[in-house]
Amino acid sequence: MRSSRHFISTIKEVPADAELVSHKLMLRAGMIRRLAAGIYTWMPVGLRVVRKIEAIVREEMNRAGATELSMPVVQPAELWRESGRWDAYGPELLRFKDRHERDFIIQPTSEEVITEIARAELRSYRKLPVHFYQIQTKFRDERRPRFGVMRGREFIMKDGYSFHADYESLEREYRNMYDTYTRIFTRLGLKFRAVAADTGAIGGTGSHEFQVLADSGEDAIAWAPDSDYAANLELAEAVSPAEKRKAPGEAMQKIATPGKSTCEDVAALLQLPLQRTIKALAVMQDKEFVLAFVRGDHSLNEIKTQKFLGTFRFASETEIRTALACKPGYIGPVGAKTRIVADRTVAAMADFVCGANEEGFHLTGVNWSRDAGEPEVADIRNIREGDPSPDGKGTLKILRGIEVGHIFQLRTKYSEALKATYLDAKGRPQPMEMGCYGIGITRIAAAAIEQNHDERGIVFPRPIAPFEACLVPLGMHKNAAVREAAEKLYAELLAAGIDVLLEDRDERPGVLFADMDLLGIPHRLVLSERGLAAGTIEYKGRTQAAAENAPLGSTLQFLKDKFATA
RNA sequence: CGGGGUGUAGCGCAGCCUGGUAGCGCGCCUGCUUUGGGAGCAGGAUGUCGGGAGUUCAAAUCUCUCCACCCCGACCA
Repeated sequence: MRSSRHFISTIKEVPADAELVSHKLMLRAGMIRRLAAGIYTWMPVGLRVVRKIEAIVREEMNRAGATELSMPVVQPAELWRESGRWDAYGPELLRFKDRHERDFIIQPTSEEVITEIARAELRSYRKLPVHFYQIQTKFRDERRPRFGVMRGREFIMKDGYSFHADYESLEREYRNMYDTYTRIFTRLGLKFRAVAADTGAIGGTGSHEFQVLADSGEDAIAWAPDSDYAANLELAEAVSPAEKRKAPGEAMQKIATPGKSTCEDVAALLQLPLQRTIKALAVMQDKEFVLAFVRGDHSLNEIKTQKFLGTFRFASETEIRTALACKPGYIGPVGAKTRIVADRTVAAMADFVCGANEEGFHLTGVNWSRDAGEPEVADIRNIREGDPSPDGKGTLKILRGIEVGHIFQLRTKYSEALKATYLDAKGRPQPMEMGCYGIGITRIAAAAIEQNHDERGIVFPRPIAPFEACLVPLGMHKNAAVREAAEKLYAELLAAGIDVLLEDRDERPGVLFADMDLLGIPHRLVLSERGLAAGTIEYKGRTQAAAENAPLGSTLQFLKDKFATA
């Protein structure tokens, strides 16, 4: 490809609303242009990246035995009513009517359609298992699209669905996909972790997320360097402290703490470590007021709390005053005639500090049982770096990640709702076991940049770079010898199957270098009059500090050797 | 949806408080020079000041309203 023909459109300044580095760089590199909130045009350079990601995903999915098909983006409402998701999905589901006033949706995923296919086509156990997948445009009307294509409303996803006669078969395919995803993200050249995940709204029994590691990632991952434990923070278990609760050692005392409504303030005032305080979270579960406690330096995990309590919301100030006759900031378990839930760590504490349920006062030397009864105990806090690993091997570290893949064991949720049954060997109808497997294609492009960039621009891994190499001839529009040598080498590289960009724009060298760096092209060759005279060509890897010279005659082999190491 | 903010040239912004000839940088066009890290000089083009209504002799500026977008909060690839 010649840059003069490929529409390279880089810019120095970016719209002020771009937050993430990847968003800024994608705009600057001319990969994407925004059309509306969360909706982007993929410009030629960006589309090349997307296509390369798709190709790798497709190749590995096919290798793993899955079959590609393509389902409609526009789907009739009836199917969605049948599965219950017409009502359950909420405003994220984009709905509209056709000219006959019939309801339609734009697919956010395709469980309904694929299950429709399955129930029509997979009538016998002899046809199972099957794994269908597609690479398709999705639309989710996000409450808040942001970060460019990282969290767009329209995006491209690989979604796969597998159908099985029994659970053993589903488990086998699930492991197959776990391995396939691992291969895909390895081939894409990304640093990632597979982590145990919550099954969330989609339901089912087993689930793993594939997270691309990046400091700006929205998800937190707990992982144990000493073992293979890795889980999304929302799921990671905070184990009970090794030490049992000590016997009370202090008498309970009421201390005036005017104006000190946070654990930090109270600990500072009393000159006690924050770990001696406990923090009260007032929540409403249905109509019931519940007090939840975590240690002063810990934070509440809402997912775990929801699993224990059921759906809840934080109580309003009015509700807190009604239940405890006290303003928030001074509430505690002592004397509270409400349901009380303590985190495992809190339950093992003795002689702690908490609110006195009286404005301007806290209590010290408080002990469960003696002063405040025995609380219900549950794991309701977020783990922190340094906490023991749930598998007992070493301690946990926290990493940040971007979710780019997710695999689920759906079991029979959709097959039962949509009556997708097959006939077993005895001729009896059975619901199919299902798995589903997603990869965010366009999000990978953003995540790769988020993980790999420097002050000059993008640093693409070679498998997904818009071009794997570029050839920059200096002064080719003035110097016939340089031009001829460049054209000859360009043709040679193309013939050898190298995806090379010939930088043939009539621009100053500085402009060309800056653009090639910004676009993140991993390998750069520079052909100049000087080098031509000496019989050399200059090479520089994108992350290399200084350039090096190579003999002009063996450029192809030299480049191939560089590919082999990067 | 709730809370905060912004809409002025293709992009980034100033001007608005205190009403009176619409500006700066980048980019774009022309010419000359320059040519190994986003060039220099000279000249040039480009605006329904987000839309509508109102106040006023006069509105980018004040008021109302609608729209769009962005940022902070309750789970997604």
